Amino acid sequence: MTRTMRAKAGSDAPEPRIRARNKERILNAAVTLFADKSFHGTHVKEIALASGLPKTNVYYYFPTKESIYAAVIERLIAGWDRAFEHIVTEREPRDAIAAYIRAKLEYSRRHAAESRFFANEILRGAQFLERRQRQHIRDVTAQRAHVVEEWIRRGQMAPVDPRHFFIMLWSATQFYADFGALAADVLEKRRLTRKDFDAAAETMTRVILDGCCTPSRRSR
Amino acid sequence: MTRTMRAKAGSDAPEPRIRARNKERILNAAVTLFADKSFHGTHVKEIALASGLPKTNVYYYFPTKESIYAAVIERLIAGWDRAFEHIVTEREPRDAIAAYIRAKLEYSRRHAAESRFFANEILRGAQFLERRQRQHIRDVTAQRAHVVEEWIRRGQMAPVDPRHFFIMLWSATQFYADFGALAADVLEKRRLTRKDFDAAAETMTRVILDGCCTPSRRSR
DNA sequence: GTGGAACCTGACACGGGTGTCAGGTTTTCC
DNA sequence: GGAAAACCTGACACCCGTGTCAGGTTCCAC
Repeated sequence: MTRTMRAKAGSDAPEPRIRARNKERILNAAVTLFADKSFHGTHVKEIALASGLPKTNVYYYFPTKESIYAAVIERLIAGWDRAFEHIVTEREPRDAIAAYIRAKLEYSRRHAAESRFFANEILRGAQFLERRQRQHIRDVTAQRAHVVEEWIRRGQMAPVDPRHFFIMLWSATQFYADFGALAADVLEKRRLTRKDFDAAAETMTRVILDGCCTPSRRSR
Repeated sequence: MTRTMRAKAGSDAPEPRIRARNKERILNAAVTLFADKSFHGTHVKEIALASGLPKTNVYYYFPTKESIYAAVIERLIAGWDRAFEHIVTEREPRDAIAAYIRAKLEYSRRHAAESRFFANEILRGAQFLERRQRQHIRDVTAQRAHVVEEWIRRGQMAPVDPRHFFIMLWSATQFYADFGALAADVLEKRRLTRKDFDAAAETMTRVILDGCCTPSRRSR
């Protein structure tokens, strides 16, 4: 108990090295396992094995399996914001959105486990996401939605619902990491390569940008 | 053992009524539970409870929990084809794709549990999908990809990779059913209504169709 | 209405997963 | 270099989920 308080209260004192290193190891192992086999399909013994620590040692740092899961989520939420950095009024929508697509795809390619973990949590109805975490997601999205609205107001973009538009971007970019098994099947590949991700970016950019960023046309 | 053979061998004799009814109940209960809580998170006892049958009775029809899971998959795969029915060379791409989006969204709205179950299976790397089932998905997709290629050849559609294009359509339409929790959060709603699905269809159709179905433009 | 197949069920064996505990070892800081 | 805190660990208790079994009931065809 005392150690937990110490670690959490540490507004000035940094987290002890060993502690930080081991928690890091555990979390890294856990995110992959949870992504592959879900919460109930993953056993603490496996997490321990994958992080090179005895099971009891894992319990020294985390009181329950659930607390490991929660810690993984906490770490991921922090990354949510970064994806949106490109969406700013100063940029042209075409450039900004293209950059967003590339960045998002690249991120989910390189952090496939994290991506799948998160997707799975949402799929389950976001049961573990805390109220404040959901609020955070809402806030960040709303903020960027205003940017899109501004673009539309200025006539730089076709009038689409910004939230649905974001959802569309998110789903398309997530897909290749989350549903890699299916995507590979459909593309008749054994595994997805960097080239496949590039082709995906190309298709997406073409379809989405040419679809909503040419204000002069109103073909419907 | 004999009963299983009887039921499977029945090329002429139909499956006995009680058997058919009970298996149906079990499968219906199972798909929702598996979707909500994953394979390992779902207990046979719960499936039994949800289908109004004692647990032992469930085991009378299915030898293992895994066999229930496999049966659910088998039932779902059959539905894969139907979504693609709209994609035929005879139609104009614009109409066909719009119809596909509407049909797919409507289906995932009404069968959210099935949809989430399937998404989760893919997320896990499609570990339970049999070889022939994966082959089936590949075949059906390849067939419809040819339709798109034909449209492109005729100049009715912008030159995009048909498989990536399908993936984009699939991910966008799936999203609202699979990630309903997040979508509702982002849209600041408690639950997604029919109207939200309509708005989603509107946004998607607008972005995708105006993006790739106007052959005269080549703005890049 | 009777025999056999199909159907149903409570009780229970068994394995394995979570989390504990008591007692060790290492690190850290004076 | 010595004490206290942090760190580590094997053994084990306990629960609960899967799947079995033996014996009962209902259905159906003749």
